[in-house]
Amino acid sequence: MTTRTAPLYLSVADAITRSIERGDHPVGSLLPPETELCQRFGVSRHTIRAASRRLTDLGLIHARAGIGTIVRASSASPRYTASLGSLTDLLAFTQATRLEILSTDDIRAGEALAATLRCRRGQAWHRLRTLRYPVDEAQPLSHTEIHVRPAFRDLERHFGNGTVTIFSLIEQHYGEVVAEVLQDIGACSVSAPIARLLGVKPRTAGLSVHRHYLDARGKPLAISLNTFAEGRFRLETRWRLGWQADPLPAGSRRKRMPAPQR
Amino acid sequence: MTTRTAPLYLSVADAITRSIERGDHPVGSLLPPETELCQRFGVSRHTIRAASRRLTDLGLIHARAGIGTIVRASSASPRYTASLGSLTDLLAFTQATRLEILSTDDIRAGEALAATLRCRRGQAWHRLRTLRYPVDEAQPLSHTEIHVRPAFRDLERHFGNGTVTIFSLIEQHYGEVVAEVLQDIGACSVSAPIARLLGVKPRTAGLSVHRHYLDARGKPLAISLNTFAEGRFRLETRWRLGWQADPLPAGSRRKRMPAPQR
DNA sequence: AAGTGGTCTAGACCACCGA
DNA sequence: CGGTGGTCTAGACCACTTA
Repeated sequence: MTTRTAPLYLSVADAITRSIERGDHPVGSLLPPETELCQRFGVSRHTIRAASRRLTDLGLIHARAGIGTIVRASSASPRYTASLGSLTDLLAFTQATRLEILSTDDIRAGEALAATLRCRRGQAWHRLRTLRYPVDEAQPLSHTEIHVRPAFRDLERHFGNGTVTIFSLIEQHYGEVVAEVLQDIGACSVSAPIARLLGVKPRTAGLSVHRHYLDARGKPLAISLNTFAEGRFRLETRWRLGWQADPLPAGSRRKRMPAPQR
Repeated sequence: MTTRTAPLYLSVADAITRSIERGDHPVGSLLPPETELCQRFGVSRHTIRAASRRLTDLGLIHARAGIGTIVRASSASPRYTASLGSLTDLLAFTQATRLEILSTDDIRAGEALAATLRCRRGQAWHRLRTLRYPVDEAQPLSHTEIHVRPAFRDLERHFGNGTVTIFSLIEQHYGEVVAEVLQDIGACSVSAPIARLLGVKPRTAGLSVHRHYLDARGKPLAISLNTFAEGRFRLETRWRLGWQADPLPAGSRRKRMPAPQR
């Protein structure tokens, strides 16, 4: 246990945390100015700022120059988070794959498709029907129907025969960045036409994975509807306990992100 | 456009980042001591430490008192992370559910089960066969086979008739904390006995979700094997782009370079 | 014992915000 | 304008690791 005396700034952070939890500083209100906290705790401003940084990391407060320090939450609660090195990891392919385009067309979303894609009825999409194969295998891994913005229509010209993903092509050739991915997983029966393409019997069990690739404003860049045959694919996610803050909702100005420049 | 000059510590952080990316400091090697960096950049130690904190947040370095600052990665790459407020969110139940215990027994893992549970053959487990129902519905949501450590055998005594989860009972009554959850998803055909319990026809499509609940040392507390009938369940995950560091694996000591470069 | 990062003080100037 | 948090300096002591 805590035999060692904790650093001063942690004690201060703890005291402020308890003060917030007790309700002394309701959510939305301002914490006392740092100079006042210095006097109250009898420590230097540096120590107060170290404590403040900790509370910021915990998601309890949000300091803003010229305004003050706003209380964001009344208690620090543990969170489980999962992390991916890249979007390719989301696909969870243990080996390299290649994408084969079966056909492309321009469509407008009918009622059913609009519900699946979560868009308006009549929304225009450029659709690519594809099969994904493990490299060096004749048996496809999945049937994937990709819907992209009409503006990305000439995307397929950039498909090599290599191991590519849609989102990487969009990021490379259109300067868009995938800021968010919404993934939706369910079970499905593989329909007859898709079963034929996948080389399985109709009505066998399949994994249905929908992925919405969104830009920074939350607008969809591409939406893929994947169907995996039973046994050819498992999706693994590792959730770790931590105390990282919930990200601020988009639109609220965050600290300057100094241009990841790459 | 950037008329504004960036803060000093960010410039320093950028310079060190480029230096690492250039290969001046290979992964595993030590960065120069902070005092030396002060001289090199002509700034105070506080500024160096602010830069160092940024690189730590980006996952590039790992500073350890008495040792030095170890380079963890050669480039800051964006990461996609998903976050949960609680483990219950992992279950993604939009409504409250109740758990019905069908039977319990003590078993030892055979070959097949050991592979599924990722444990040794012959490993002892206490098994609970259960059905999960949405509150106020007669149709079960899923068939769930829960394997817990034999030490948790009298767990079922604590089951109320309420809306409980296994891990919350373990956390409450045995003082263990779920530090990590490994979730594995695939498609499956629903076997005849389970189909009967779920009220669907045998061999229809189902969603197979395995969850390993691990303690802080990575030892399994409980492992649940869930089978959801088609259409009764979808699992949604939202991944956001960020620059947070990959968490260090639990208990890992960073290895030293044979020839530490300095 | 020497050197590392971790903590802390006292003081200063700045950009930003609201009145 | 006055007050806020953001940044920066110069100096100090500590706990820790390695030898």
